[in-house]
Amino acid sequence: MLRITKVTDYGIVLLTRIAQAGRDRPANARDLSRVTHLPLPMVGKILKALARAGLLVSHRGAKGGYSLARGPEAISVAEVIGALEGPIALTECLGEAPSNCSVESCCPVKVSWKRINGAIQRALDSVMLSEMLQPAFERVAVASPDPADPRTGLGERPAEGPPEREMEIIESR
Amino acid sequence: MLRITKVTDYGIVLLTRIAQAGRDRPANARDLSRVTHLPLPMVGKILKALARAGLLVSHRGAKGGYSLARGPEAISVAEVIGALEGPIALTECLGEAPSNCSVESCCPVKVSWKRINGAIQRALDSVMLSEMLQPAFERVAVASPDPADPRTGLGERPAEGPPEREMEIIESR
DNA sequence: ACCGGACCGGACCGAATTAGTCCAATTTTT
DNA sequence: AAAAATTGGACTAATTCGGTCCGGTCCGGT
Repeated sequence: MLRITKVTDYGIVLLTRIAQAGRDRPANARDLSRVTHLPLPMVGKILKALARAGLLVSHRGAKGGYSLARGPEAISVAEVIGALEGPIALTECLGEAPSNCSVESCCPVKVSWKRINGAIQRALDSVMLSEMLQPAFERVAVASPDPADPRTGLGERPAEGPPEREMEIIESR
Repeated sequence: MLRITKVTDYGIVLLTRIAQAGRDRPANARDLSRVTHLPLPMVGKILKALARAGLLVSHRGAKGGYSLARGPEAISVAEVIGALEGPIALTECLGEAPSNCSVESCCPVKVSWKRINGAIQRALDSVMLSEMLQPAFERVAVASPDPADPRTGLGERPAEGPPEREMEIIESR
């Protein structure tokens, strides 16, 4: 398991569609529902949540719709998850709620979870929406900036766009 | 959100306790329940599952109990998660079940999720139970590079310290 | 000024998952 | 033989998830 909710999954799909549509043309819920084959009420619900979280801006009235609040390279997957299902917290005691874990006071593993959680948070934070658009070529996995590391994929990437950031899971020190 | 289940959380705690007890002395469910303050039936259920998955070996009868099937440095957090809540699959379509996602055939983001999922999998795979025991440890996790994953060589991160093949996810403070 | 398209903010419900419990059977030690 | 301990499965309650619906508000076009 360890899965994200369907709402979040749908949310990413919707955001990629909106990004493809372009910044100037807001996309409305009905069209998005048609193109993604997702039920309209669901689409509306998700878009509302994303707008409330500040990832989308809404344009009301006729010819209205939603458009990205920022460029797709400035929206991380972690933000989307955070907007649609709350902050990333692998265990209950890592959340912000009071956490009534009976073991917490003497819990031997909380600190470890905290670090793992931070690592995943950073990983998800470094994957941008723009990287979800072009499925074939983005490098998502992690690697250290080792110059001796043989790189294999340079040739297959489309020439457009600046080289994106690697998904860095961590920082070393 | 993005959380693991409580069962998994408890499972890790129990495993660390068993590991601390040592290999030769099996720990029984009652004692574990007492020391962890977790309800006994829950403890039994979790230990059963872990034994079925091959992470624990059970010794029946009086003076019985459970002990680790392998050393704590050979059991990864990912394995525990896999044993208690199934394989790590961020989205439904990444699991092994048939996945009735209506969008799958034309889903633009599945391949991206797949890579993110792989990265998290590797990260969790590299955190060993032995590392959960001690509050301070040097390296918490690394994600090894995926050879099938195309990447560019431009890590924009200022690589201080000796560049390693593996990336350090976290480290001790 | 009106009307229709589109978003807004909820409440709401059924279904699936999760959390937790219990009991009878089996096995091993004493 | 008896006691101690695990095994396996069924079972229930609570929470969350997925999905829907409605009245209201705002905006653009006629």
